[in-house]
Parts: sequence; structure tokens; C-alpha cells
Amino acid sequence: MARPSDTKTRIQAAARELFLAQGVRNTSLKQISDRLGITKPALYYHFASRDDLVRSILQPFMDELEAFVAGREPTDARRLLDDYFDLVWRHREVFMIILNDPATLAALDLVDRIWEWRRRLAALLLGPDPSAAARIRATVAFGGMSDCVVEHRALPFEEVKSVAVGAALAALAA
Amino acid sequence: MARPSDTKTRIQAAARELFLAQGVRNTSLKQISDRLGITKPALYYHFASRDDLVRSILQPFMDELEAFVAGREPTDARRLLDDYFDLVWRHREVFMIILNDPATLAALDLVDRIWEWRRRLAALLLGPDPSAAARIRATVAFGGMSDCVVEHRALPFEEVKSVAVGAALAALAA
DNA sequence: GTCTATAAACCGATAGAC
DNA sequence: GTCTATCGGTTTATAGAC
Repeated sequence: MARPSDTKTRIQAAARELFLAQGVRNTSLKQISDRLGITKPALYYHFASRDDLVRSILQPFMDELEAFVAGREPTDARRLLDDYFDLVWRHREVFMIILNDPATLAALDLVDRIWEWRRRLAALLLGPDPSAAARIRATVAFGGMSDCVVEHRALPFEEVKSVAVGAALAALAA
Repeated sequence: MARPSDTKTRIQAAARELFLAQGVRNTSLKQISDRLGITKPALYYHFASRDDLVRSILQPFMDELEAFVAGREPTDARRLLDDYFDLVWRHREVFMIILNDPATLAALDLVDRIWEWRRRLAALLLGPDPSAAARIRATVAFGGMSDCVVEHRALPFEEVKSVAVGAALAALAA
């Protein structure tokens, strides 16, 4: 009844857990299949390759981030930081996976997209051609908020968000 | 003339370069030996194992960070952030290697030490038993500064330091 | 100190039966 | 959809000659 391949979802869930716990590159297909009680070749019925499986897990976050920096005109800083925090918090599992294995992302040719996002986020916040000092403060703001999502993920969303966004705004205005 | 095993140092230099460029886990001993024009087994004369080589590269930074959080009484925030920035900037190559491959560090059982350092840094800054809000602001400050070392490493040290420390102080006081 | 040769294990991926 | 069996490649690490 409308669940033709529950297995595919279970593979992604197991993979996400292992990627989060021990990194993408340090996780083998055998570890994933073992956790589900199936064999390694069975994975290949659901995914064309290992990279295909990895991508399928990262894709939703990547797509939303792409839409975030694309469909948005410059607005006030608080609104931008608020919305960015929401996005990263909502995808914090995948965000941590990316943060914990950037080398793997480079192998998937995603490193350019990430740099492009950083640049466009800064442009939304600072306008075109910002000063070096402004870019440094933006790094403290975005980087500091991102670290909060990871380090304080066990605390209530609202508390972390309001304090982190407030601190980031103060850093921007320093 | 007092350089009985220059090779050992050259191995570490080649390994550090490759670790920085493509991650620890994605670098094989063969790649390292190829770059030096020697063979892979030759490495084992100088290092007991691959992990031993990796550790020898990370050790100086780890030791200095250990001393930093150990031999220091609570002082004013600016001084603490200044000295922390200096330390991370001085070891920014190794710092980036760690940042770019945390999963490998976990395999080396170094993850607990890193968490312990974070806790003690926060304690030096905030005193014992700080509020959740204070800890969140400290994360923005330390995390934001750390990201600056990585992202703006091509800019002049003095400029990055003064702006980043200023922004971190503002985040703390938000 | 460095070499050749090789062991032993693991990896991603495919073939083909059921 | 899942299995067994296996291929081809890579890795860390060791043995032993020089």
C-alpha cells in the first residue's frame, strides 16, 4: 500500500546514522548492509553506486540551500540570519555530516557549490564588493551560528536560535 | 652535521601537505612516499605505523593547546581571545587538517580531548557553571574566530586578528 | 636506510541463480 | 529483491636482501 520500496528508505536511514557517527569516508557499504541484515549487493538494486547513495542523502539540504541563496532579495540582517539558522537547524544532521567529512564532498565535486553559497550569503548581507573587515565579521557571524547548531543541538531550538542570532548580529555590528 | 635523519622530517612535511590538500583519510602512504621519491616500506623505518605518522604531525598543536588550557588562570576576555587566536593562527595548517577530517581524529581517540578543551576554554572565559546563554555566546565567539583563521588565512595576520577578536568580544557581550 | 616482493584484508562493483 | 560467488583494485604492513 503505497510503500513499494521501504527498503530504500531504510538504507538511507542506516547510512545517515553511520555517516553521522563515523564519517562518510570511514563507512563502507558492508557496514550499512550489515546493520540492515541484508547483503552488500542488495544495495545496488536500490542505488546505482556508493556515490549515488551519498548524494541522495545530501541532496535535500543542498537543494534547499540553493533555493535559499537564489530566491531572495537583500533584506535586513536579522531576517537573513534568522532564516539561515532555521534552515541549518532543520538539516542539522546532514549539515554535521558535511562538516565532518569535507574531503568526501570535494570528491563529489560539491566544494565549488559550497564556496559559491558562502559568497552569495555574504553578498546578501553586505552588498557587492564588501571590505575585508566586513567579510571577517560576516565569517564570525555565520561560522559562529553554524557551530551553535552543532554544539548545542541538544538544547531547545528557540533558546539556541535567539541567543545565537543575537550574538551574530552583535559580531556584525562590532 | 647534526642532521642524522632529515628523511623523517621530509616525510612529515610531505604528509602535512597532502593531508591539507586532500584530507588525512584520502591520503595513502604510497602517495607520500611517491612524492619523496622513496618506496612505501621505507616509511616504516621512520614510523611504526600510519597512525604514528599522523599523530606525530598533530602532536605539537595538541600539546600546545593542552598547555594553553592547563597553565592559565582566569583573566580578562580580550587577553584570552587574543592568545587563543595567536595559537590557532600559528598552527593553522594542522588546525585545518583536523577541521577537514574530524572523523579520522575520532578514530585516533582524540575526540574526547577536543571536547575537554572546549569545556575548559569556556570555563576560563565564563567561570564554572555558566548559563546556557553564556555558553552559546562563547560558541559564537570561539567558533567564529576559528573559522576566520581558515577562511581568511590569505589576509594579513594583524588585520584578521583585530577584526575577528573584536567581533568575538561583541558576540560575548550581546 | 632503502629496496623488492608479498601477505592479508578490505573496498566498490558485477554476474548470474533464485 | 535478495542471494552467493567473485573480479579487480587498493590499502596497511611485514620479511628479508642489500
